Amino acid sequence: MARTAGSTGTETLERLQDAALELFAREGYAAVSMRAIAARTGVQAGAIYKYFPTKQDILFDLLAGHMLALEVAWREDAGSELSDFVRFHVRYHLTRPREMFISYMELRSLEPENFRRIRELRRGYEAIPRQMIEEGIAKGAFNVVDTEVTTRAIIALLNGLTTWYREDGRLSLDEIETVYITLVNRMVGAGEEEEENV
Amino acid sequence: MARTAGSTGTETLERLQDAALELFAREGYAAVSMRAIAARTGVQAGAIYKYFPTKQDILFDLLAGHMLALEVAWREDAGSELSDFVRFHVRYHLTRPREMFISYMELRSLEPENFRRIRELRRGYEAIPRQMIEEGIAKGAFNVVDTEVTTRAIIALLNGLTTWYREDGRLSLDEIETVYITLVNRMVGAGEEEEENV
DNA sequence: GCTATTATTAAACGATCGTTCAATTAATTG
DNA sequence: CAATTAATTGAACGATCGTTTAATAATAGC
Repeated sequence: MARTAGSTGTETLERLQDAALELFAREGYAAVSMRAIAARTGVQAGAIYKYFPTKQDILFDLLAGHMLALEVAWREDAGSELSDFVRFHVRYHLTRPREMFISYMELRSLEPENFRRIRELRRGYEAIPRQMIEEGIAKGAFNVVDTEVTTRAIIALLNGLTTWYREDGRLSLDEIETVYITLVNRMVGAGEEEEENV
Repeated sequence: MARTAGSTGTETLERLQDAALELFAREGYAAVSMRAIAARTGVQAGAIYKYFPTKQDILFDLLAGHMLALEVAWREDAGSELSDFVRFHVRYHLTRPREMFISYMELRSLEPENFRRIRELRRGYEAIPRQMIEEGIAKGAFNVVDTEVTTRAIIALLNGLTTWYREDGRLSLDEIETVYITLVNRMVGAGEEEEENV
Protein backbone atom coordinates (compact mmCIF):
# COMPACT_ATOMS: atom_id res chain seq x y z
CA MET A 1 0.00 0.00 0.00
CA ALA A 2 2.50 2.57 -1.15
CA ARG A 3 4.39 4.01 -4.07
CA THR A 4 5.72 1.34 -6.42
CA ALA A 5 9.31 1.18 -7.66
CA GLY A 6 10.06 3.12 -10.82
CA SER A 7 6.71 4.86 -11.03
CA THR A 8 6.45 8.40 -12.35
CA GLY A 9 3.40 10.59 -12.67
CA THR A 10 3.62 11.45 -16.35
CA GLU A 11 4.11 7.86 -17.44
CA THR A 12 1.20 6.56 -15.40
CA LEU A 13 -0.99 9.32 -16.80
CA GLU A 14 -0.13 8.35 -20.35
CA ARG A 15 -0.73 4.70 -19.65
CA LEU A 16 -4.09 5.50 -18.07
CA GLN A 17 -5.18 7.53 -21.08
CA ASP A 18 -4.11 4.86 -23.51
CA ALA A 19 -5.88 2.15 -21.51
CA ALA A 20 -9.06 4.23 -21.32
CA LEU A 21 -8.91 5.04 -25.03
CA GLU A 22 -8.54 1.38 -25.93
CA LEU A 23 -11.29 0.18 -23.61
CA PHE A 24 -13.75 2.98 -24.39
CA ALA A 25 -13.29 2.31 -28.10
CA ARG A 26 -13.75 -1.42 -27.74
CA GLU A 27 -16.49 -1.71 -25.13
CA GLY A 28 -17.98 1.73 -24.78
CA TYR A 29 -17.67 4.23 -21.95
CA ALA A 30 -20.57 2.98 -19.85
CA ALA A 31 -19.42 -0.63 -20.05
CA VAL A 32 -15.88 0.12 -18.85
CA SER A 33 -15.18 0.24 -15.12
CA MET A 34 -12.52 2.25 -13.38
CA ARG A 35 -11.08 -1.04 -12.16
CA ALA A 36 -10.78 -2.27 -15.75
CA ILE A 37 -8.88 0.87 -16.76
CA ALA A 38 -6.66 0.51 -13.70
CA ALA A 39 -5.98 -3.16 -14.35
CA ARG A 40 -4.93 -2.47 -17.94
CA THR A 41 -2.62 0.27 -16.66
CA GLY A 42 -1.16 -1.93 -13.95
CA VAL A 43 -2.37 0.07 -10.95
CA GLN A 44 -5.24 -0.06 -8.49
CA ALA A 45 -8.47 1.84 -9.17
CA GLY A 46 -7.82 4.36 -6.41
CA ALA A 47 -4.65 5.54 -8.11
CA ILE A 48 -6.64 6.94 -11.04
CA TYR A 49 -8.00 9.68 -8.82
CA LYS A 50 -4.57 11.24 -8.55
CA TYR A 51 -4.92 12.05 -12.26
CA PHE A 52 -8.64 12.45 -12.91
CA PRO A 53 -11.30 13.72 -10.52
CA THR A 54 -13.98 11.48 -12.08
CA LYS A 55 -14.45 8.84 -14.75
CA GLN A 56 -16.27 11.42 -16.84
CA ASP A 57 -13.16 13.57 -16.91
CA ILE A 58 -11.16 10.77 -18.50
CA LEU A 59 -13.58 10.67 -21.40
CA PHE A 60 -13.87 14.42 -21.68
CA ASP A 61 -10.09 14.91 -21.71
CA LEU A 62 -9.73 12.29 -24.44
CA LEU A 63 -12.37 13.89 -26.63
CA ALA A 64 -11.30 17.47 -26.04
CA GLY A 65 -7.65 16.54 -26.58
CA HIS A 66 -8.49 14.85 -29.85
CA MET A 67 -10.54 17.72 -31.17
CA LEU A 68 -7.91 20.30 -30.27
CA ALA A 69 -5.09 18.24 -31.80
CA LEU A 70 -7.22 17.82 -34.90
CA GLU A 71 -7.66 21.55 -35.32
CA VAL A 72 -3.97 22.20 -34.76
CA ALA A 73 -3.03 19.56 -37.33
CA TRP A 74 -5.37 21.07 -39.89
CA ARG A 75 -4.02 24.54 -39.35
CA GLU A 76 -0.52 23.21 -39.97
CA ASP A 77 -1.18 21.89 -43.45
CA ALA A 78 -4.46 23.46 -44.43
CA GLY A 79 -5.39 23.66 -48.10
CA SER A 80 -8.05 25.65 -49.85
CA GLU A 81 -9.75 22.90 -51.83
CA LEU A 82 -12.39 20.49 -50.54
CA SER A 83 -10.18 17.66 -51.73
CA ASP A 84 -7.42 18.97 -49.47
CA PHE A 85 -9.75 18.65 -46.53
CA VAL A 86 -10.88 15.17 -47.49
CA ARG A 87 -7.29 14.03 -47.86
CA PHE A 88 -6.36 15.51 -44.51
CA HIS A 89 -9.39 14.11 -42.72
CA VAL A 90 -8.97 10.58 -44.04
CA ARG A 91 -5.26 10.51 -43.41
CA TYR A 92 -5.45 11.98 -39.94
CA HIS A 93 -8.21 9.72 -38.73
CA LEU A 94 -7.09 6.47 -40.25
CA THR A 95 -3.90 6.74 -38.23
CA ARG A 96 -5.98 7.36 -35.08
CA PRO A 97 -8.94 5.03 -35.46
CA ARG A 98 -9.67 4.74 -31.75
CA GLU A 99 -9.82 8.48 -31.17
CA MET A 100 -12.00 8.89 -34.24
CA PHE A 101 -14.31 6.13 -33.10
CA ILE A 102 -14.96 7.36 -29.57
CA SER A 103 -15.15 10.96 -30.71
CA TYR A 104 -18.41 10.39 -32.42
CA MET A 105 -19.57 7.25 -30.65
CA GLU A 106 -19.33 8.49 -27.09
CA LEU A 107 -20.79 11.95 -27.47
CA ARG A 108 -23.90 10.74 -25.72
CA SER A 109 -21.88 9.57 -22.73
CA LEU A 110 -20.90 13.14 -21.98
CA GLU A 111 -22.70 15.06 -19.28
CA PRO A 112 -24.69 18.04 -20.63
CA GLU A 113 -22.07 20.74 -20.13
CA ASN A 114 -19.24 18.57 -21.44
CA PHE A 115 -21.39 17.57 -24.38
CA ARG A 116 -21.98 21.19 -25.31
CA ARG A 117 -18.28 21.95 -25.23
CA ILE A 118 -17.29 19.03 -27.45
CA ARG A 119 -20.17 19.75 -29.80
CA GLU A 120 -18.87 23.27 -30.26
CA LEU A 121 -15.39 22.00 -31.14
CA ARG A 122 -16.99 19.57 -33.53
CA ARG A 123 -19.06 22.29 -35.17
CA GLY A 124 -15.97 24.38 -35.64
CA TYR A 125 -14.17 21.57 -37.40
CA GLU A 126 -17.12 20.60 -39.57
CA ALA A 127 -17.51 24.23 -40.56
CA ILE A 128 -14.39 23.77 -42.67
CA PRO A 129 -15.87 21.43 -45.31
CA ARG A 130 -19.22 23.18 -44.96
CA GLN A 131 -17.72 26.48 -45.96
CA MET A 132 -15.69 24.91 -48.75
CA ILE A 133 -18.83 23.39 -50.20
CA GLU A 134 -20.74 26.66 -49.96
CA GLU A 135 -17.94 28.58 -51.62
CA GLY A 136 -17.64 26.00 -54.38
CA ILE A 137 -21.34 26.37 -55.07
CA ALA A 138 -21.15 30.16 -55.00
CA LYS A 139 -18.28 30.13 -57.49
CA GLY A 140 -20.14 27.73 -59.76
CA ALA A 141 -17.43 25.09 -59.35
CA PHE A 142 -19.83 22.71 -57.63
CA ASN A 143 -23.29 21.60 -58.57
CA VAL A 144 -25.44 20.22 -55.77
CA VAL A 145 -29.13 19.52 -55.36
CA ASP A 146 -29.35 20.60 -51.73
CA THR A 147 -26.48 22.22 -49.86
CA GLU A 148 -27.52 21.19 -46.38
CA VAL A 149 -28.23 17.54 -47.10
CA THR A 150 -25.12 17.22 -49.26
CA THR A 151 -22.92 18.75 -46.59
CA ARG A 152 -24.31 16.52 -43.88
CA ALA A 153 -24.01 13.50 -46.12
CA ILE A 154 -20.37 14.21 -46.86
CA ILE A 155 -19.56 14.68 -43.19
CA ALA A 156 -21.41 11.45 -42.40
CA LEU A 157 -19.48 9.71 -45.17
CA LEU A 158 -16.17 10.86 -43.73
CA ASN A 159 -17.10 9.97 -40.16
CA GLY A 160 -18.46 6.65 -41.36
CA LEU A 161 -14.90 5.54 -42.00
CA THR A 162 -14.78 4.44 -38.37
CA THR A 163 -17.51 1.89 -38.86
CA TRP A 164 -15.71 -0.26 -41.37
CA TYR A 165 -12.02 0.64 -41.43
CA ARG A 166 -9.69 -1.84 -39.75
CA GLU A 167 -6.00 -1.22 -39.47
CA ASP A 168 -5.18 -4.75 -40.55
CA GLY A 169 -7.49 -4.64 -43.56
CA ARG A 170 -6.25 -5.23 -47.09
CA LEU A 171 -7.01 -1.66 -48.12
CA SER A 172 -4.16 0.81 -47.98
CA LEU A 173 -4.47 4.27 -46.56
CA ASP A 174 -3.51 5.75 -49.92
CA GLU A 175 -6.15 3.81 -51.74
CA ILE A 176 -8.95 4.81 -49.36
CA GLU A 177 -7.79 8.43 -49.47
CA THR A 178 -7.85 8.51 -53.28
CA VAL A 179 -11.25 6.91 -53.56
CA TYR A 180 -12.78 9.18 -50.94
CA ILE A 181 -11.53 12.29 -52.71
CA THR A 182 -13.09 11.09 -55.93
CA LEU A 183 -16.34 10.20 -54.21
CA VAL A 184 -16.65 13.59 -52.52
CA ASN A 185 -15.79 15.41 -55.75
CA ARG A 186 -18.54 13.52 -57.48
CA MET A 187 -21.01 14.20 -54.70
CA VAL A 188 -20.56 17.94 -55.02
CA GLY A 189 -20.63 17.75 -58.80
CA ALA A 190 -17.14 19.11 -59.28
CA GLY A 191 -16.25 19.75 -62.96
CA GLU A 192 -16.14 16.40 -64.70
CA GLU A 193 -12.95 17.00 -66.72
CA GLU A 194 -10.67 17.41 -63.74
CA GLU A 195 -12.69 15.31 -61.32
CA GLU A 196 -10.09 12.60 -61.12
CA ASN A 197 -7.24 15.03 -60.54
CA VAL A 198 -6.63 14.17 -56.95
CA MET B 1 -47.41 -7.49 -4.73
CA ALA B 2 -49.74 -9.03 -7.24
CA ARG B 3 -51.28 -8.76 -10.66
CA THR B 4 -52.46 -5.24 -11.42
CA ALA B 5 -55.89 -4.41 -12.75
CA GLY B 6 -56.24 -4.39 -16.53
CA SER B 7 -52.82 -5.81 -17.25
CA THR B 8 -52.31 -8.15 -20.19
CA GLY B 9 -49.17 -9.92 -21.28
CA THR B 10 -49.03 -8.74 -24.87
CA GLU B 11 -49.53 -5.10 -23.98
CA THR B 12 -46.86 -5.14 -21.29
CA LEU B 13 -44.46 -6.83 -23.68
CA GLU B 14 -45.00 -4.13 -26.28
CA ARG B 15 -44.59 -1.39 -23.72
CA LEU B 16 -41.39 -2.98 -22.46
CA GLN B 17 -39.93 -3.19 -25.94
CA ASP B 18 -40.84 0.37 -26.72
CA ALA B 19 -39.34 1.60 -23.46
CA ALA B 20 -36.15 -0.35 -24.05
CA LEU B 21 -35.91 0.89 -27.64
CA GLU B 22 -36.28 4.48 -26.55
CA LEU B 23 -33.82 4.23 -23.68
CA PHE B 24 -31.22 2.19 -25.55
CA ALA B 25 -31.33 4.69 -28.41
CA ARG B 26 -30.99 7.66 -26.12
CA GLU B 27 -28.55 6.49 -23.48
CA GLY B 28 -26.99 3.33 -24.81
CA TYR B 29 -27.52 -0.26 -23.74
CA ALA B 30 -24.89 -0.36 -21.01
CA ALA B 31 -26.11 2.87 -19.44
CA VAL B 32 -29.72 1.71 -19.15
CA SER B 33 -30.79 -0.32 -16.11
CA MET B 34 -33.56 -2.87 -15.94
CA ARG B 35 -35.20 -0.65 -13.36
CA ALA B 36 -35.18 2.27 -15.80
CA ILE B 37 -36.88 0.17 -18.47
CA ALA B 38 -39.41 -1.06 -15.90
CA ALA B 39 -40.13 2.44 -14.62
CA ARG B 40 -40.80 3.72 -18.14
CA THR B 41 -43.14 0.80 -18.71
CA GLY B 42 -44.91 1.30 -15.41
CA VAL B 43 -43.95 -1.97 -13.77
CA GLN B 44 -41.37 -3.22 -11.32
CA ALA B 45 -38.05 -4.58 -12.53
CA GLY B 46 -38.88 -8.15 -11.57
CA ALA B 47 -41.82 -8.19 -13.97
CA ILE B 48 -39.52 -7.94 -16.97
CA TYR B 49 -38.31 -11.47 -16.38
CA LYS B 50 -41.69 -12.83 -17.30
CA TYR B 51 -40.94 -11.61 -20.83
CA PHE B 52 -37.17 -11.71 -21.21
CA PRO B 53 -34.74 -14.09 -19.56
CA THR B 54 -31.96 -11.46 -19.47
CA LYS B 55 -31.31 -7.83 -20.33
CA GLN B 56 -29.22 -9.01 -23.25
CA ASP B 57 -32.26 -10.74 -24.74
CA ILE B 58 -34.16 -7.46 -24.84
CA LEU B 59 -31.46 -5.94 -27.03
CA PHE B 60 -31.04 -9.02 -29.17
CA ASP B 61 -34.79 -9.32 -29.81
CA LEU B 62 -34.95 -5.66 -30.82
CA LEU B 63 -32.05 -5.95 -33.26
CA ALA B 64 -33.09 -9.31 -34.71
CA GLY B 65 -36.68 -8.13 -35.04
CA HIS B 66 -35.58 -5.00 -36.85
CA MET B 67 -33.34 -6.84 -39.27
CA LEU B 68 -35.97 -9.44 -40.09
CA ALA B 69 -38.68 -6.81 -40.58
CA LEU B 70 -36.28 -4.90 -42.80
CA GLU B 71 -35.69 -7.87 -45.06
CA VAL B 72 -39.40 -8.63 -45.27
CA ALA B 73 -40.16 -5.01 -46.17
CA TRP B 74 -37.54 -5.02 -48.92
CA ARG B 75 -38.85 -8.24 -50.40
CA GLU B 76 -42.30 -6.69 -50.57
CA ASP B 77 -41.34 -3.78 -52.76
CA ALA B 78 -37.93 -4.68 -54.09
CA GLY B 79 -36.66 -2.97 -57.23
CA SER B 80 -33.79 -3.83 -59.48
CA GLU B 81 -31.99 -0.49 -59.57
CA LEU B 82 -29.55 0.82 -57.00
CA SER B 83 -31.71 3.91 -56.73
CA ASP B 84 -34.64 1.69 -55.75
CA PHE B 85 -32.62 0.37 -52.87
CA VAL B 86 -31.50 3.82 -51.76
CA ARG B 87 -35.06 5.08 -51.84
CA PHE B 88 -36.28 2.10 -49.84
CA HIS B 89 -33.47 2.29 -47.32
CA VAL B 90 -33.84 5.99 -46.64
CA ARG B 91 -37.62 5.84 -46.41
CA TYR B 92 -37.72 2.76 -44.21
CA HIS B 93 -35.14 3.99 -41.76
CA LEU B 94 -36.20 7.59 -41.48
CA THR B 95 -39.55 6.40 -40.19
CA ARG B 96 -37.79 4.17 -37.64
CA PRO B 97 -34.86 6.27 -36.48
CA ARG B 98 -34.48 4.58 -33.09
CA GLU B 99 -34.30 1.09 -34.54
CA MET B 100 -31.84 2.27 -37.14
CA PHE B 101 -29.71 3.95 -34.53
CA ILE B 102 -29.37 1.08 -32.08
CA SER B 103 -28.98 -1.43 -34.92
CA TYR B 104 -25.59 -0.10 -35.77
CA MET B 105 -24.70 1.60 -32.50
CA GLU B 106 -25.25 -1.29 -30.14
CA LEU B 107 -23.65 -4.09 -32.11
CA ARG B 108 -20.76 -4.04 -29.70
CA SER B 109 -23.11 -4.54 -26.75
CA LEU B 110 -24.05 -7.96 -28.07
CA GLU B 111 -22.48 -11.05 -26.58
CA PRO B 112 -20.30 -12.95 -29.08
CA GLU B 113 -22.87 -15.45 -30.31
CA ASN B 114 -25.62 -12.84 -30.59
CA PHE B 115 -23.21 -10.51 -32.36
CA ARG B 116 -22.43 -13.15 -34.97
CA ARG B 117 -26.10 -13.73 -35.65
CA ILE B 118 -26.95 -10.07 -36.13
CA ARG B 119 -23.83 -9.53 -38.21
CA GLU B 120 -25.00 -12.27 -40.56
CA LEU B 121 -28.40 -10.64 -40.97
CA ARG B 122 -26.63 -7.37 -41.62
CA ARG B 123 -24.34 -8.88 -44.22
CA GLY B 124 -27.32 -10.35 -46.00
CA TYR B 125 -29.02 -6.98 -46.19
CA GLU B 126 -25.90 -5.10 -47.24
CA ALA B 127 -25.30 -7.70 -49.94
CA ILE B 128 -28.23 -6.13 -51.78
CA PRO B 129 -26.56 -2.80 -52.68
CA ARG B 130 -23.21 -4.56 -52.96
CA GLN B 131 -24.51 -6.83 -55.68
CA MET B 132 -26.32 -3.99 -57.44
CA ILE B 133 -23.09 -2.02 -57.58
CA GLU B 134 -21.12 -4.97 -58.87
CA GLU B 135 -23.69 -5.68 -61.56
CA GLY B 136 -23.79 -2.03 -62.58
CA ILE B 137 -20.04 -2.09 -63.01
CA ALA B 138 -20.15 -5.35 -64.94
CA LYS B 139 -22.76 -3.94 -67.30
CA GLY B 140 -20.77 -0.79 -67.80
CA ALA B 141 -23.56 1.33 -66.35
CA PHE B 142 -21.41 2.42 -63.42
CA ASN B 143 -17.90 3.77 -63.31
CA VAL B 144 -16.08 3.42 -60.01
CA VAL B 145 -12.45 3.71 -58.94
CA ASP B 146 -12.56 0.90 -56.40
CA THR B 147 -15.53 -1.38 -55.95
CA GLU B 148 -14.87 -2.35 -52.34
CA VAL B 149 -14.20 1.12 -50.99
CA THR B 150 -17.08 2.61 -52.96
CA THR B 151 -19.49 -0.03 -51.71
CA ARG B 152 -18.43 0.43 -48.12
CA ALA B 153 -18.59 4.19 -48.47
CA ILE B 154 -22.13 4.06 -49.83
CA ILE B 155 -23.26 1.77 -47.02
CA ALA B 156 -21.60 4.06 -44.50
CA LEU B 157 -23.30 7.04 -46.13
CA LEU B 158 -26.70 5.40 -45.83
CA ASN B 159 -26.15 4.29 -42.24
CA GLY B 160 -24.77 7.72 -41.41
CA LEU B 161 -28.27 9.10 -41.72
CA THR B 162 -28.78 8.15 -38.09
CA THR B 163 -26.07 10.47 -36.91
CA TRP B 164 -27.68 13.67 -38.08
CA TYR B 165 -31.31 13.04 -38.96
CA ARG B 166 -33.85 14.36 -36.48
CA GLU B 167 -37.54 13.79 -36.91
CA ASP B 168 -38.35 17.38 -36.06
CA GLY B 169 -35.77 18.78 -38.44
CA ARG B 170 -36.68 21.16 -41.25
CA LEU B 171 -35.74 18.62 -43.92
CA SER B 172 -38.53 16.53 -45.36
CA LEU B 173 -38.25 12.81 -45.92
CA ASP B 174 -38.86 13.33 -49.63
CA GLU B 175 -36.09 15.86 -49.91
CA ILE B 176 -33.52 13.67 -48.16
CA GLU B 177 -34.56 10.69 -50.24
CA THR B 178 -34.13 12.59 -53.50
CA VAL B 179 -30.75 14.02 -52.57
CA TYR B 180 -29.43 10.67 -51.38
CA ILE B 181 -30.43 8.97 -54.61
CA THR B 182 -28.59 11.63 -56.59
CA LEU B 183 -25.54 11.39 -54.34
CA VAL B 184 -25.30 7.62 -54.66
CA ASN B 185 -25.80 7.76 -58.42
CA ARG B 186 -22.96 10.21 -58.65
CA MET B 187 -20.75 8.11 -56.39
CA VAL B 188 -21.07 5.10 -58.65
CA GLY B 189 -20.62 7.24 -61.76
CA ALA B 190 -24.02 6.43 -63.21
CA GLY B 191 -24.55 7.77 -66.77
CA GLU B 192 -24.56 11.57 -66.54
CA GLU B 193 -27.53 12.20 -68.85
CA GLU B 194 -30.09 10.37 -66.75
CA GLU B 195 -28.34 10.84 -63.45
CA GLU B 196 -31.00 13.12 -62.08
CA ASN B 197 -33.87 10.87 -63.12
CA VAL B 198 -34.83 9.80 -59.69
C1' DG C 1 21.42 11.20 5.14
C1' DC C 2 17.55 13.44 6.65
C1' DT C 3 13.25 15.64 5.01
C1' DA C 4 9.57 16.66 1.97
C1' DT C 5 7.05 15.28 -1.60
C1' DT C 6 5.09 12.11 -4.89
C1' DA C 7 2.81 7.88 -6.16
C1' DT C 8 0.44 4.10 -4.85
C1' DT C 9 -2.06 0.43 -2.20
C1' DA C 10 -5.70 -1.74 0.21
C1' DA C 11 -9.69 -1.40 2.49
C1' DA C 12 -13.95 0.49 2.88
C1' DC C 13 -18.27 3.49 1.60
C1' DG C 14 -23.03 3.63 0.09
C1' DA C 15 -25.35 3.12 -4.25
C1' DT C 16 -26.78 0.55 -7.85
C1' DC C 17 -26.54 -3.42 -10.82
C1' DG C 18 -28.97 -7.83 -12.97
C1' DT C 19 -31.56 -11.35 -11.28
C1' DT C 20 -34.52 -14.57 -8.27
C1' DC C 21 -38.55 -15.82 -5.79
C1' DA C 22 -42.44 -16.33 -2.63
C1' DA C 23 -46.64 -14.02 -2.01
C1' DT C 24 -50.70 -12.17 -3.93
C1' DT C 25 -54.19 -10.43 -6.79
C1' DA C 26 -56.72 -10.15 -11.46
C1' DA C 27 -58.52 -12.50 -15.11
C1' DT C 28 -60.01 -16.76 -17.25
C1' DT C 29 -61.98 -21.18 -17.48
C1' DG C 30 -65.47 -24.64 -16.66
C1' DC D 1 -69.06 -19.35 -8.29
C1' DA D 2 -65.00 -22.24 -7.63
C1' DA D 3 -60.60 -23.48 -9.50
C1' DT D 4 -56.95 -22.44 -12.31
C1' DT D 5 -53.86 -19.61 -14.65
C1' DA D 6 -51.58 -15.20 -15.75
C1' DA D 7 -49.38 -11.06 -14.23
C1' DT D 8 -47.19 -8.46 -10.95
C1' DT D 9 -45.17 -6.84 -6.57
C1' DG D 10 -41.69 -6.12 -3.20
C1' DA D 11 -38.05 -7.77 -0.84
C1' DA D 12 -33.85 -9.79 -1.07
C1' DC D 13 -29.34 -11.84 -3.27
C1' DG D 14 -24.44 -11.29 -4.15
C1' DA D 15 -21.69 -8.69 -7.33
C1' DT D 16 -19.98 -4.66 -8.94
C1' DC D 17 -20.04 0.29 -9.43
C1' DG D 18 -17.51 5.11 -8.75
C1' DT D 19 -15.23 7.20 -5.21
C1' DT D 20 -12.76 8.32 -0.65
C1' DT D 21 -9.15 7.88 2.62
C1' DA D 22 -5.43 6.53 5.81
C1' DA D 23 -1.22 4.27 5.62
C1' DT D 24 3.18 3.73 3.43
C1' DA D 25 6.92 3.01 0.23
C1' DA D 26 9.82 5.28 -3.36
C1' DT D 27 11.84 9.30 -4.97
C1' DA D 28 13.77 14.13 -4.95
C1' DG D 29 15.75 18.09 -2.79
C1' DC D 30 18.94 20.01 0.32
